[in-house]
Amino acid sequence: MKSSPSSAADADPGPKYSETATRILNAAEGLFVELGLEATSLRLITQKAAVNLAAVNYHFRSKDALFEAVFARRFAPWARECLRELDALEARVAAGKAVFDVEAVMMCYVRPALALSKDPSLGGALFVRLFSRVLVENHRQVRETLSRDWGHLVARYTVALGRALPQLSSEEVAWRLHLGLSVMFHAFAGNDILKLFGRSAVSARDPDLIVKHVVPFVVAGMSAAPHGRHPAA
Amino acid sequence: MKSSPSSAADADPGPKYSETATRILNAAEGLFVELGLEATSLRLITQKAAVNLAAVNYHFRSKDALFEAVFARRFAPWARECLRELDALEARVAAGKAVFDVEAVMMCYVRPALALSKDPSLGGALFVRLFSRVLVENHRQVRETLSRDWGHLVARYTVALGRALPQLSSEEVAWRLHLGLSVMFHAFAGNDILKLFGRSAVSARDPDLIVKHVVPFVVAGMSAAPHGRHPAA
DNA sequence: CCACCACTCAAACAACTGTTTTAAACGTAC
DNA sequence: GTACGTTTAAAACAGTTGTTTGAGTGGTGG
Repeated sequence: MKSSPSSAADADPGPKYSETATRILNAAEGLFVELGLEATSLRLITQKAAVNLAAVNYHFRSKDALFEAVFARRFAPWARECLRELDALEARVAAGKAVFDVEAVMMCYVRPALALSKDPSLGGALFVRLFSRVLVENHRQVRETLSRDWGHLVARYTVALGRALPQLSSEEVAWRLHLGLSVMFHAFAGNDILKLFGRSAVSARDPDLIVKHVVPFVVAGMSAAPHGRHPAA
Repeated sequence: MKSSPSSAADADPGPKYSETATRILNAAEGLFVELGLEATSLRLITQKAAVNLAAVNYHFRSKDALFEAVFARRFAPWARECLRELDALEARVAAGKAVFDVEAVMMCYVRPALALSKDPSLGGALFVRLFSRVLVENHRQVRETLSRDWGHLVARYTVALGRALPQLSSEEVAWRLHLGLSVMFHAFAGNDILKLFGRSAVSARDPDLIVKHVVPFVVAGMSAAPHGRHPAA
């Protein structure tokens, strides 16, 4: 386990940040999530972090680079965790101790996301919402930076899901993964299409509750029969 | 049909806008979707609309009010369409010509969304993406303005879905609706969690293709057995 | 003591923001 | 023609934005 060569579990611990740089990152993280990239000024960040304005341009080059650093700090370890889960599942299957079913594959995504949401430092929960924002307002910088890592992750999930759903075409598998990941992502991010406007009975903030409701939904959706059951009206 | 009193199909055609006001609305719509609210300056809007800068503050009071107008112009007729679909389904059920199944209820949402996506003026497709943005970056103004109408819509869908899924508790129905609407919304908006970073086989821009893949997924997810099939590992 | 280092500080920079103002053009009714 | 309300034009408003500057801090090794 320790010496698996091509695994990503043991790689680069990421850059270490100084005391004030970390304070900037933490403050910026919360504000970026709350207000968005454009709406958060450097002065707001430095004020919340209790550091000097010029510090952000000293430690990070620019505001955009700061945003990238905020994102990368959380994304890298999370992606590693996802890959570790997939490796573990493959190992269990190879050992005959498990099979590739949809729920097993999806739990390789849910568990890291759940861990993020329960991160006691709250940084993880903020990151999920930040990622969700990045998804709809697509900043070129982040997209370029992370296309590699995220593309790799998606490829791994695709083959795993394809093995769990051998009756589906690869195009259909890609669609199912797309839909499933999207609903889980926004669920964990707390983007309540119901709650945002007008109140609803659903209080989607307890991570365990999210999992309990979202996993059956996603597993059933992914396992649905291929389209075209009846010609429709 | 024409004289149904409490239906929303026949209500308020909305404000009429002058020539230049319409040009401003159209230009702003595209830019708000592309860049977001904060990142779009009035000068960019007026330049794209080929009108004077002061025109936007003359026709609309402020930038925020403009945004609200942009949103409301598309939202109101779309919400009316959704209510009309629900009314029509209820009427067919009452006449014994149809039953409340999950697919029928969801099609009451899909058809208006599909119509938006196929709007030849492209404004509809832009609105779906705009709504998706509003959902994650939540602007208080829009939230306050639309909480009434959207809340009403959600309530209608909830009771309809509840009739289609009588075996589920009302809390579970709310969750299923939340998840289903969310995945459909982001699918129509083209928020490709797969495609955004790194390319994917899925080209999620053809509205009919979206429906073909997303409806079976959502119907299956909503119809899933209540959670707790097996104690899990 | 000095030089060097990573770092912080307050101040200033030019550019851009939403909004307002003032002046001019427009078509229409008297 | 002249007066009118409506719409547009360009300029100016005060405030904020990201970024840079240059002096100054405290600590470490020679």
